[in-house]
Amino acid sequence: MSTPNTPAGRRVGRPRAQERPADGPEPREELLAVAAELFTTRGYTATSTRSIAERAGLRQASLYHYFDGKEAILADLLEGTVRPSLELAAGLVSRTEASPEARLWALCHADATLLCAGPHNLGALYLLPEVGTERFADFHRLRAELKSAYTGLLATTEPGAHLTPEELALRADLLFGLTESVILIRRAGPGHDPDALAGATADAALRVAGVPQRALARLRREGLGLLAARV
Amino acid sequence: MSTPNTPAGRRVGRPRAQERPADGPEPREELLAVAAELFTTRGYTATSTRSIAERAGLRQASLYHYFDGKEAILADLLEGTVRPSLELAAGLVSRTEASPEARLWALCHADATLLCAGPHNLGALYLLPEVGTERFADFHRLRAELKSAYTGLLATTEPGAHLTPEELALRADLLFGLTESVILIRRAGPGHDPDALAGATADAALRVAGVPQRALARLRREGLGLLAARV
DNA sequence: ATTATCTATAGATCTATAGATAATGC
DNA sequence: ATTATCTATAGATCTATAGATAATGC
Repeated sequence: MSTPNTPAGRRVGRPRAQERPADGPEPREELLAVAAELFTTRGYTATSTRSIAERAGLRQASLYHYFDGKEAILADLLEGTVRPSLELAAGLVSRTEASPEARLWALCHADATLLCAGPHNLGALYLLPEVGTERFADFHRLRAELKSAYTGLLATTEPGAHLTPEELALRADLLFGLTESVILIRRAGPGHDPDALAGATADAALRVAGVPQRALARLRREGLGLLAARV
Repeated sequence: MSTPNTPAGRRVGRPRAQERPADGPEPREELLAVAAELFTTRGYTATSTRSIAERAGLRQASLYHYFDGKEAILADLLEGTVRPSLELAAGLVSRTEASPEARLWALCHADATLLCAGPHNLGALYLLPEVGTERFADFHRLRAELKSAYTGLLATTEPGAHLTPEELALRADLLFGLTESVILIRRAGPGHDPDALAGATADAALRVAGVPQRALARLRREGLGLLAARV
């Protein structure tokens, strides 16, 4: 119970060349935050390990203590743009008291919010050619799972039930693409209210899914309820 | 009328270090094609002027005879992803014999086709941070004009006429985003039939615009007619 | 004379590793 | 002993410019 004699910031290891306030974030988190900013504002390849490290208060070589290199940082950031939505999707599967349409609305809304509300437009990194590499297999697996969740929900909606498997797959691609298009909208012009944009995107997703206009207001309310009730 | 003594490939200027078949494309076009491939498959910053030049059969320094540098090449490629759609949009304005809905369908279809049918996914370059620069003002102006065309058509559709200006702007962003999301779909998995994807995208756009399901088949036919009748 | 190309190069990077060092922990 | 950091560096780039050169055109 005694307050230890050790001040909060006292740390093992050689001190930094440039001391920093000891109450800051963990170095690993700070490196990720800095990289997120630089990757999205200057570009991935244009960002050097040196610039990341030094903005986080470390020397270039010290970055390798936390990450295998730039690609490992990118992989980490990418996974963060998918994992929360995937967890939500897993939770929604069992919420059978709600209609599939409302659950789809909720998933689109949460996914769009994740993509358009963070401090940086990390979704823009999806398009990097590097991301095609085997190195990012984990990210691709997560993203494929998320798309499955979209497909699964869509298949159980009333309009989705009448589609052939090919139509269903194409329609799911469109839904998923529409949701992710907040990335493009955000890049083209910032200053959208994230909540309004996410709501409009989720509405649009149901329209694309084939839900008739007259059902939208009710489904939106139901969907918002699902999100509010989330742990 | 006499066939000149000069063979087709005989050109002014110092010969290349590595001779090439004389019947190939113009060097400028070849540089653009090579850059398109490298930018989309390896990344913009990761592509050096040397790699572009040498794949086009030139030495690195000779590229500067045709372009001011890498950015000038990028600007050229980007404008090519917008200009044809913009020209189509200009033509559609006067086609008042067709409904605004059908014209919107045609515009979305053509735009999606441009983005998903070329040999490289050039739309992916929209997200490069460099593109935010003043250097690309022309591209942004063209793109803004294209978005105006979407907004203008949407405003004159039956459902669009009932929207407030804010709703209209947001809906247009979604339509534009949905169309461009073929970029994301294409990156996530190639192998979509461009025509099927463009058709599904244009259908989805009308759904997002608020067109009721029962009108879609007719509008699609009308829209296809507009595209077929194009000069 | 004009043109399209070339060679050469200055100056500025960048990544990943080897190995040293200066703290705390026990 | 363990840890987090540091310094130093090899080897490999990359861009833009200066200035030469080898064709054709007149």
